[in-house]
Amino acid sequence: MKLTSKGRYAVTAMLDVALHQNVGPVCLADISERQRISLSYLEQLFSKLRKAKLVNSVRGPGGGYRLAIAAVDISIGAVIIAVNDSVIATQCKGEKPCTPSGRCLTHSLWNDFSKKMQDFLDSVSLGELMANSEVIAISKKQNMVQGLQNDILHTNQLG
Amino acid sequence: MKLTSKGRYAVTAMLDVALHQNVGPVCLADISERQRISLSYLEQLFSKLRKAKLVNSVRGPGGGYRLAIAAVDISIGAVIIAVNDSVIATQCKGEKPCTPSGRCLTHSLWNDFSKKMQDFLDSVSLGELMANSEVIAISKKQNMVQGLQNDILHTNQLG
DNA sequence: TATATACTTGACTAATTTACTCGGGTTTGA
DNA sequence: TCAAACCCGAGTAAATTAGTCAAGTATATA
Ligand code: FES
Ligand code: FES
Repeated sequence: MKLTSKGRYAVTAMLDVALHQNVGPVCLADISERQRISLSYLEQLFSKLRKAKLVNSVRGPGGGYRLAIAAVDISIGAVIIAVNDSVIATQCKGEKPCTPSGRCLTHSLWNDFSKKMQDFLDSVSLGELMANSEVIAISKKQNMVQGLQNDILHTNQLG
Repeated sequence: MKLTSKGRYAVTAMLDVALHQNVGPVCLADISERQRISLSYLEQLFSKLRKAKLVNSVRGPGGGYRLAIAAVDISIGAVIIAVNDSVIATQCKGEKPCTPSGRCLTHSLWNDFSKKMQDFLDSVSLGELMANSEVIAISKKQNMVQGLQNDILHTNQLG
C-alpha cells in the first residue's frame, strides 16, 4: 500500500477546511500557512479532491474551498483514494497475477490486509476527527499562531 | 507505511522455507527458482532475516536456511519489520513532531492506523499461512513445475 | 586435500516513485 | 482595472526501492 506524505497532506488539508469553513470558503494560501504545506502542492491536491467531488471551489477574491458534503460523510479513505488512486497492497493490484503460473503464495494475505486497511480508513470521518480533543487543541494553537503572524505582518505594513 | 515488494518477497520466501524445510535446509537457489525472486536479492533479504534471528543458516554443500523458531511463532509483522525496519505510518516516525509548533493535526490518526496495521500483521503467523488451502494448492503446483524443470535439466545433462 | 556448493558482505547502480516547482492561464469581487 | 484566488500541465529534483556485482568464507564430500 502507499500511505505517503501526499495522502497525509490531503487529509490534513481537508481537516483544515472542515475546521475553518464556517466563516466562508477557505483559501489555499491560509491552509499553506497553517499546515506548512507548499501552496503549489496544495493546488495539485485540491485539483484531485475537487474532481472526486469532495470539495467545491469558489473562484475570485474571497474565494477558496468548501467541503462538498458534510464532514461526517467524508471518510479518510475517500480522501486518500482521491489523491492516491488506490490503497491496494497486493503486487498484482487486481490485474494479472504476478507469476506466470498464477497467483503467488501470498496474494490472499495481501488482499485481506488491504481490506482491513481500507475498512479502517473508511471508518474514520473528517467529522469525527474534528471532534477529537487533541485535534481541537492543536487547531486552536494554530489559529493563535496565525493570528499573531497576521498582527506582525499588519504592523510591519503600517510601519 | 511502507509495504513494498521487499516485504512481500520476504514473506513469500519465508513461507517457502517453512513449506520445504522438512526435507532439510532450504537453499536460496531453490527459493529463487520457485518464487521467481532474484538470487542476489534473496541474499540481501536473508541477511536481515538471519540478523533478526528468524532463520538459521547452514553453510556448505547441502546447506541453506531453516526457520529459527516454529512457524506458528513467526508473525508476518516480524518478517516485514526485519527487512523494512518499521511499519509506522506517521510522518514524524516517533521522532520530533513534524511541525515546529508541535504535533500535526493528524498525528494521532496515523498513529492509530499504524497500530491497527501492526496488529493485523502480528496476528497472522507463517504457520497459519501454511495451513491455508489456497497456499497449499499453489505450493503443490510450484513443486510440480519445479520437478518438471529438474527432469528436463537432468535429461539434457544426460543427453 | 581439492572442489563445488552455498552462505556472507558491502558497495554500487538502475529504476521507480514521490514530492515539489514553475509558468502560464481563467474567473470574479471590489 | 486590479488583485485575489482558483486552474492546469509540464517539468524537475529528491528520495526510495529494487536489484546487481564482486570478492569473499565455511564446509560436505569425493
Ligand atoms: S499479489 Fe496477486 S498474484 Fe501475487
Ligand atoms: S505525524 Fe507526528 S507530528 Fe506530524
